[in-house]
Amino acid sequence: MARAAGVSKTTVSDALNGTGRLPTATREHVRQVARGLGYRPNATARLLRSGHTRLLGLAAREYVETPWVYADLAYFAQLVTAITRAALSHGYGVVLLPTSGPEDCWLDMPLDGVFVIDPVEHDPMVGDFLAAGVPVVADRRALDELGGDARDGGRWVDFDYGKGTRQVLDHLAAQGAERIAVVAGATSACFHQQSVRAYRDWCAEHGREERIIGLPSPGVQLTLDAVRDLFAAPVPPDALFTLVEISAPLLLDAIRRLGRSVPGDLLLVCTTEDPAAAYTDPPISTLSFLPGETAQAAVDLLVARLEGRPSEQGRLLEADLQIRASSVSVAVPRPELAGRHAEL
Amino acid sequence: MARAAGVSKTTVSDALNGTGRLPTATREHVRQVARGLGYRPNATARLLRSGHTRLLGLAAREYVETPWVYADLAYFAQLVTAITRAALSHGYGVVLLPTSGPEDCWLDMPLDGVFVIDPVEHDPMVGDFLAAGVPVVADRRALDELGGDARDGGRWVDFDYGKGTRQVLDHLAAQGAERIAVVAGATSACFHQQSVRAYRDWCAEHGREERIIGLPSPGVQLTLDAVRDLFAAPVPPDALFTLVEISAPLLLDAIRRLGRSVPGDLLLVCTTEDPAAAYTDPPISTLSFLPGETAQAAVDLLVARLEGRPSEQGRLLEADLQIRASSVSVAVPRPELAGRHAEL
DNA sequence: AGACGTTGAAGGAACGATTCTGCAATGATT
DNA sequence: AATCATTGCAGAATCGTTCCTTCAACGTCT
Repeated sequence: MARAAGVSKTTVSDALNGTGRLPTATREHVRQVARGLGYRPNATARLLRSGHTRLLGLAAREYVETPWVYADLAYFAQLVTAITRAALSHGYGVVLLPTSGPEDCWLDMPLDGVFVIDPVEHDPMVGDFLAAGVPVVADRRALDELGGDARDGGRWVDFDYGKGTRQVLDHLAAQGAERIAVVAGATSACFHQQSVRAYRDWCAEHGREERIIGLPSPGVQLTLDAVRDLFAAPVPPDALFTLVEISAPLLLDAIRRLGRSVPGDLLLVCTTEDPAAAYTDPPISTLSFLPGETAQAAVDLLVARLEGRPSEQGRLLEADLQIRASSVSVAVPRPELAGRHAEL
Repeated sequence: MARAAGVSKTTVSDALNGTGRLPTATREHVRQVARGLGYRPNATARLLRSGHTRLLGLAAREYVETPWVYADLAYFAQLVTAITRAALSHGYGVVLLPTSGPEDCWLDMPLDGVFVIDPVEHDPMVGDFLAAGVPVVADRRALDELGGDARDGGRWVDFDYGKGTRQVLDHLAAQGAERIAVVAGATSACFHQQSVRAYRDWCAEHGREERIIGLPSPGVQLTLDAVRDLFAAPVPPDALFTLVEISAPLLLDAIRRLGRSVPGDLLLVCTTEDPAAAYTDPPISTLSFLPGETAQAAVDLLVARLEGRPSEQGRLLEADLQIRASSVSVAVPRPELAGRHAEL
């Protein structure tokens, strides 16, 4: 390239990057030749020189053994999308990371920083990256588990999961529910652990019986089976709160097939990011963990850290409970809610 | 690091990589020191040296103006997941690429190869990468649009979309449908264009009236509106084939609310990857474009190209039509189909 | 004892850019 | 006319590896 333009590589670099003291004529000439040759400076070489890659890793850890399950879960899919979008807007690319594989294999990727979504307990990935000096955004627990030694690079984004759960339970209780059942995930993710604990505590406080089913992995059949089991009890629940993602319209339909009407016989709240929940009849109340806002916070925190700008150590977000007709007791009808979308 | 172990950098490199002629003692000593220091060879530097990055780009182009919509569409989410998984199993990482932004910005990423999913017409991305010598997997049309000049790096994975559509239409006709309506996407993606063309041709061949609604963008409300419009006709359709993703259970419910029973009044086939479709009552017939197989083929082709192994230029796949009760005429009952899953 | 193969490890040249330093040529100033 | 700042560009160092070459030390064989 330098030879082709009859100049030194210094001049080529200066011309293309707008640096140095070059007369416009030379600059243009070099650019012309570069265009003609289809020349592009080698990306890897400039990375080495510049010291950073503008690449951010992303790993969803919840079901570590199954590599990359996130597709089945609208929450993960939306989170990945939102993180990608936010990162790109800051000029960073996103690399999808392996969650298993040869020890430390993730450290061989040229990353400036990493997002670890739903880390497992004592997640080695978080520690590895931090030890290697790569800034990480994870949840607060994952950072706290580490010694204070190399935590400087850690930032966290968290929800008060317990609060979200209590909010739902209080709402259902206010609507007259007495036997609130829960379908939860049975993994070490903060979300599941805190939610289940909150449910247990709430039941204890309110003198309610626990009705809980823990699913070790997601899946339509498993979830539907769990729901059926719940209704097989001698005295079935009068409210259901799902903490695992499932197609909300399908769940509604399945409940009907079990002979219960919603919200007449059963109040229903689903944790889901599926927009379809708002369009059923009755529309389904949802608890959302706002993947968009989570992503924005995570990216802001990580990018600020990378670019040396000051920022908080972490951000605590609030889950969003959308109350719709499915969890509003027919004894206390609220027409303005019950009707929304239900006519299609 | 070399100083810390009291050896030269050559020895460090050899010890850590298992190359060179080193006695086990030295090798172990160096490794020990490296472990102690938490030393890891710089990823970027080895990339530069080795000449490849083991990083593959991935861009979903269908709705180019909206960056990274794929989350809403189960197909894209599953495809991205499957590609990531397959790539990782070959030792490649996946980078999510921007679809818009400063011209050529994607060329500044250190990629060995690229997947372009649903390229738009005359997609500049495909041409840019190929011109830069970066192998690409896209669909066949995107490659054919380019001159034969720099197409060596191009590989394709395609479906015979027309065939899938005809298969569905033939099936519906065989079940007695006479007025088959279609909800399709209105973009330049091969999938939509070929499917719509096939529908038109089929209607012409069979002397049927076209009933088609084209949606320029995805979205629950838009899709439901389209369905309602279809039924507002004086003589409503007796079969519906959706080519855009929508929550299948929700659609089924919405149709019922419009006063039609499935499959009694209306036969229904949905193009979707949502597993929930199999669990409704009646279970919904689906046309799947097999994201798992597509991903496997794409990754195989690209990796073979990158590693200099011989391979075909492309792979043609077949869509998978799962016939379930929703599209089986009640006049010709097939109990073994109608019952599947329907009891939950 | 000298020639020779083997082993162990160091030295240095890539990889392909960026960037610091330096040196002619030019023009302005005294 | 001599001095000096400025301009325009080339040379070389650098980033942190890998890999090719070299070379000393050592033991073995003739």
